[in-house]
Amino acid sequence: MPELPEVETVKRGLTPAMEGTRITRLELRRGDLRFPFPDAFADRVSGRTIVSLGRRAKYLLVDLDDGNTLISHLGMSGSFRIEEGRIEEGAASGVPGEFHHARSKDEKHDHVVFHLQAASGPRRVVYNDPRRFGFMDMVGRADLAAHPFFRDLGPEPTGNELGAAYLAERFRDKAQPLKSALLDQKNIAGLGNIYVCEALWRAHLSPIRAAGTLVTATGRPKAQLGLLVASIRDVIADAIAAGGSSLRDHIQTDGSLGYFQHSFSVYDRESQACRTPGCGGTVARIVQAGRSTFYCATCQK
DNA sequence: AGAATTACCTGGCAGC
DNA sequence: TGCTGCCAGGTAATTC
Repeated sequence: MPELPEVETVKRGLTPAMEGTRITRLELRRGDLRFPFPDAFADRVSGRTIVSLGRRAKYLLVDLDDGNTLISHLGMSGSFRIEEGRIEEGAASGVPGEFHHARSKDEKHDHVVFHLQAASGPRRVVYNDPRRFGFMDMVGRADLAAHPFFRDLGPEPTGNELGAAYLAERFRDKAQPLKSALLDQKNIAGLGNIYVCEALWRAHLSPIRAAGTLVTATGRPKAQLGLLVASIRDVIADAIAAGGSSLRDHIQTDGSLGYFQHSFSVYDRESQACRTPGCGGTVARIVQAGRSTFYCATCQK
């Protein structure tokens, strides 16, 4: 499921295929994803040139040459696919310059198609989303930070803004479990169920533990909070690195960019041995706020 | 106000 | 075999 590292990987994979190209047409194959598309979406995007791609939290950002930014969220099943067009040679069926590409099996969930004009010829970037939890919107670049999706987002886990002192301020006196506090995008942007479990495991902290217990009575971060921050940074950096290394293979096979399987230390490892050296515990699965949490009660306190 | 719960959606899989 | 029902998860809306 796309969390921050997966979205970052998608951004990096799409950048060479999209940046600098002209969107000859934005094709919407239905009126909505999770939410309706913005008014006149296709008309406003068609004809524009893509200036650059970016990311904030789990949102993919496509900067257009008219000052607008197209916002795309992959939900949990969204993915992009790159299809290079070919000009059919010497065939009556082929209109010169027209896009020809083998149809994919799963095309009933191809909801949005970016028809691009690249230097090498026609190209399509196809957004596929079986569960339609994803959504798209568009906003002027200057208004991006004030957009409801972004207004309340906390800092990126990869940036300098996230530190023990910052989290101490956010967690102070909070009885909320660490799992919920880390999942809250207002505290840190971009963490999802998987990487919260992984970060807590790395920091040897229990997901059930109250967030406020990592802060001293005077509001200063305890050492464990510093370890948690380091664990979050590390797990995200490692996942991005793993995504980058799998990116090449991923595009080569079928052009898709999206959710790919990493190897996890605790997530989805119920009843299996804890991987903390010398721990000897067993990974448990509990439900918090309606979501699965995986952790080791032996080494996570 | 802030926290917890539910809705949204469909593919995949366990169980009968 | 074919059906039912449940589970996955990010965010918004709703409820507490």
